[in-house]
Amino acid sequence: MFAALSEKHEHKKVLPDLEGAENGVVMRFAPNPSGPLHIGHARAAALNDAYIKQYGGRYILRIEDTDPKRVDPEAYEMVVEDLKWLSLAITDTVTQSDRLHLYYALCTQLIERNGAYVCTCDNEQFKVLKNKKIACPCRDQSLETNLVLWDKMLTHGFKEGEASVRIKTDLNNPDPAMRDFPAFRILDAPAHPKVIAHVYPLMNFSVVADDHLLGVTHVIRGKDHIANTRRQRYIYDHFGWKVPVYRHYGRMGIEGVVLSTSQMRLGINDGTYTGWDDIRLGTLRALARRGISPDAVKNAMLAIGIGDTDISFSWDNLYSENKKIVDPVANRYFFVPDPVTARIEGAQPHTAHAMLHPSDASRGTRTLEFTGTVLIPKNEVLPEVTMLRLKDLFNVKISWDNGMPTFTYAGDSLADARAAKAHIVQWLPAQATVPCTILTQEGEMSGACEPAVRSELGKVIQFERVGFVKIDGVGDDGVVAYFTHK
RNA sequence: GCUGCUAUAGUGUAGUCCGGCCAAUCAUGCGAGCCUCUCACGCUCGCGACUGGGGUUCGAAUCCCCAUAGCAGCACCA
Repeated sequence: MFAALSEKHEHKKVLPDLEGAENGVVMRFAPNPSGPLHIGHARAAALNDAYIKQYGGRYILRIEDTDPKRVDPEAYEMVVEDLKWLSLAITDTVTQSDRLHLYYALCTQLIERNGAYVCTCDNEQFKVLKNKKIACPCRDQSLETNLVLWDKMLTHGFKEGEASVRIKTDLNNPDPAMRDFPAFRILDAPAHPKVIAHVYPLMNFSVVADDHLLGVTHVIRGKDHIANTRRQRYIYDHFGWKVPVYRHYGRMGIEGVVLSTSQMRLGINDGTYTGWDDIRLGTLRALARRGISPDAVKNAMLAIGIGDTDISFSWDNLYSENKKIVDPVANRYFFVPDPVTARIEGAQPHTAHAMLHPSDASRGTRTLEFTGTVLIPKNEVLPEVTMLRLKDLFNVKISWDNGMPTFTYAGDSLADARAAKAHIVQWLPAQATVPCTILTQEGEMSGACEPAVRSELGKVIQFERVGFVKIDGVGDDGVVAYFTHK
């Protein structure tokens, strides 16, 4: 029965074919190590992953840490952890700061091929010339001069801002962004956490160098890189290298969570957020903490696909994917929000057996001992309510006197409760409860839950009539849970 | 401003290349009902879209033009 059900869930999302991928692909995911990965990264990571699984090949994780200003030493580890959580088919990992010597050597070659020059112009001055489509004086230097200056750059003969390497492009290109863009620059500070360096490549150079060196065949990235792709083509042409196949997907707007690394870091430092996995953040670790499964994230991203249109990310769709994964496995428990104590008159002690999962009897039941007094949700005890069904136990009649309710045993018959249209509510024996707080993105919900919930630490369970929740902490003072979704 | 990309229901997506089989797919969401000792899951039914205007054509979501809107880039960031 379960097999039949889950088959219906196999909406195998078919991504469009990649041109020239028949014999396998080499693709890469190339994050900047400035913080942990967030949902935005997950799209590129999942798309690449899906194509590699479809065509076979290698999946390279390339850490792009060529800007020491934007490197968080802790991020190297976090990125790897996050990708591991997503369980991607990564086959190789390279770090660009380990490869500076390769870029330097290629730069020398590029100068020798007359594809680049060392520019010692003032930056502002260059910009003025560039906008007027005029070559700067450095552009026509001899090969020898360029090589001498390049060597001077590498041997600390220049300070930050005094020299850079520029790629020769077409100064008449109508797009000013294409004209003689920089490939290397000098940075005196800050120091790079992984390597001692003075000359750093800009991404357009290091990306081309690595894509070529690593044999990357297909590149899937956001459309914010379209201009870079055009720039990078100049470098491929200078070297005579084969250009990979590119796909650029549209921008994905994500509402409801904080995504900017700098903003997150600020908030963590000033105590606004508890850490990188604070559930108000859009990091993968925050999603994990909330009980979102990595497969749900991947499925949601594949469903979005690689369209060029700008889209807005839908939490509903993610939650729906997650529910498909979580609903069959999550055990059910009672959580009583904002509980009131009710003494039930005229009831004998009862033992209730409630199923751990409604469609899987083999998991067994939880046992709740009724001895006279229960906790029930306050919002179910309203003046117009005269009968409630305590789920898996019995019916209770409520009589009101001066606004004070009295609860009386009203039989075991479920049919009676149905006939009376009584709400079937979750409840707890007053003598066996654990305080429980559910943290949601909006705030917290406090109440009590079954003691057995303690054994579900780290798991996603469903609190009946409340929603799915991940048990985050279990201590003497109770249970802390994170709200996943309805 | 310059350069370029895009435009299908609330959201995502299929169809657009090679015009007819599209009174437009699937999912999600929402509504109603069934099932059910959860307001979950499952099932049934329903709601809801081709940005606008011209043109080409026997015929246009699909091709062309214009308009509008959104986005990206124009960094010694990635």
